[in-house]
This record gives sequence, structure tokens and C-alpha cells, in this order.
Amino acid sequence: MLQMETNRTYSNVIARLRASGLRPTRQRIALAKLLFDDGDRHVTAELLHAEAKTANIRVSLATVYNTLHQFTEAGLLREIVVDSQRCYFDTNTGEHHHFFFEKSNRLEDIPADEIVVTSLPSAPDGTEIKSVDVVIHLS
Amino acid sequence: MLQMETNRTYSNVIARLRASGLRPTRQRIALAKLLFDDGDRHVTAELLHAEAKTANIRVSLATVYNTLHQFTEAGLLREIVVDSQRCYFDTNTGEHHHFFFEKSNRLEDIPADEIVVTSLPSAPDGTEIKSVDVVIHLS
DNA sequence: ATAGCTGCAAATGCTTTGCAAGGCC
DNA sequence: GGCCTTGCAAAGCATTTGCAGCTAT
Repeated sequence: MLQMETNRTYSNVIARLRASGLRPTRQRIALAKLLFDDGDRHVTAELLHAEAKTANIRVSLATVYNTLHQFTEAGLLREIVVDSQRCYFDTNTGEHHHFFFEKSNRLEDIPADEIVVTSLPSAPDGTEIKSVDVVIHLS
Repeated sequence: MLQMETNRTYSNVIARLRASGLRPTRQRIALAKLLFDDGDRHVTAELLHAEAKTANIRVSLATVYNTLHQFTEAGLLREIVVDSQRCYFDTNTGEHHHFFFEKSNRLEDIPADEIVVTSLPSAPDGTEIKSVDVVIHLS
């Protein structure tokens, strides 16, 4: 059962990578599994690298960075900016917002329907709204 | 007239520094004038340092960083996080939100009344909402 | 075979820090 | 004078890059 689940997501992962034009290499597959097998997650490069090491996947930190950015460009991840010292990547690419726990440097999703932003200003002149990010800082 | 204005803000600046428990040193006074004399501004350390140089104020980059943080702690500035590579400081400490122009790495204020956030989720367990930051990314 | 990946280590860029010299009260 | 501030240069960190070797197709 667990094995079946693993195989299913393994194939999914490869399919997703191919669909994004990314070669399904050993490292990308392993990182994608860590990222996407467990529901919505928020990771930093450092954290994901540590997880890979724990899972006996040998991958360099540079490759983790490269992979996270490639996944983000491919639309598999979303980058969240809450802290000027660290990059966070969110496996939930849908519309939603975030709690940021300043004490623990941790992010948590807020479902889109729990925050309603009414009366948005329109985008200035020749610009276009790319995203509306709401971060609730908690102390 | 312009001179009077300058003197007035000069005194204001010294008073504000004293009120915040900061010694009004030459560098702090000069930086405070650059920051607070021209209405609401968004600066990075690098930018402020360049402005100081242009204005013939000799101040080291390290001092600019230290000063920006001291001002922030004193409540004279607010730190805005929009880019994981750079710290932005906003002279407008009141409630409001931001446009971020990704092409030019520039911030612009959105008055508080132009964005209405209804139905905020409540803060989890033992936490407290410190701030609700809305950033509209423009491309 | 070959174009694309990966690993390592070095480089980069922003920010902080240590310490001696200088300036405000 | 005493203590806080400053400047400089060096250190610190997260992230990126260059390049030789490896791998998926």
C-alpha cells in the first residue's frame, strides 16, 4: 500500500517534470518527491538540503538552489518573500496567503477564502498586477 | 524662506532624535534630513549612502546600515520586505500598503483606504498579529 | 553522441561586526 | 572625561556561478 503510493507519486513526479520541460534526473525526482508527496509545504533551500541528506539523497546545496528556481520558473513552486535573509518556496501555487511566525521563522498557509481583499487599487500606467500577497506577521 | 524651512526641519530632526534616545550626531542628523525632509520615501541602505555622498555628507555604509536599524527600532522608520535580496525602509510608519515594481525594484505607497481587507483570520493559539502587510507585485 | 545536469569550490552581494579613533554631553 | 558613535576593513551568510565530469535520451 505504502509502496503503491510511492510508485504512483514517483510516476507523477516524472510526468510533472517532463511536462515542465525538465529532465527527470535523480536529484530532481528526489527533491520533487520530498516537496510534493506530503501536501503543502514551505521550505528553504537549506531545509530541503538537510531533508535530502537525512533521506540519504546526495545532492549539493547548489543543485538544491538551482532546482528550486527551475521548479519555480516551471510553475511547480511559488516563491514567498517574508524575510529579507531567506527565500521560502511554497508547494501550494494556488491563490492563498500566509501567516509568518517571527519567533520560529515559520510560514503557514491561510486559505484564500479566509482573507477577502476588497477594493484593490488599479495598477499604475503601463503595469500589470502579477500577484497580491498578504502576509500576517505574528509575534 | 527655504532657509527657514531648512532650519525648522533641522531642529525637528534633532528633537526627534533626542525624543528617541538617539544622540544627534552629524551623521544621524544628515541622514534623518535626507529621509524625512521630502515626504514619504522608500530607501535601501545603498541608495541612502549614495545620496549622502552626492550631498557631500561623508558617512560609511556601515553607519548607514546601523542608523537605518536604529531609526527602525525607534519607530521612525518601518522595514518593508518585498525582495529577499534587499532591505527597504519606509519613512511612512502609518498603516498602508505597497506596490512593488519588479522591473525597477521600486516601492510605492498605497494609502490604507485603497485596500480593504475584510474577514481576517484570527491569530493562532498563543500568537498576536503584529502587522498585516499587503504587497501588490507589478510586472 | 550530445545536450543538459550536477558537484564542488570559488565568487558575489548584502549586511554585520570588531576595534581603534573621534565626537557629543 | 566618559561613553556613545563612527569608520574601516574584515567577517558572515545566503545565494550564484564557472567549469570539469557525469547522465538521460
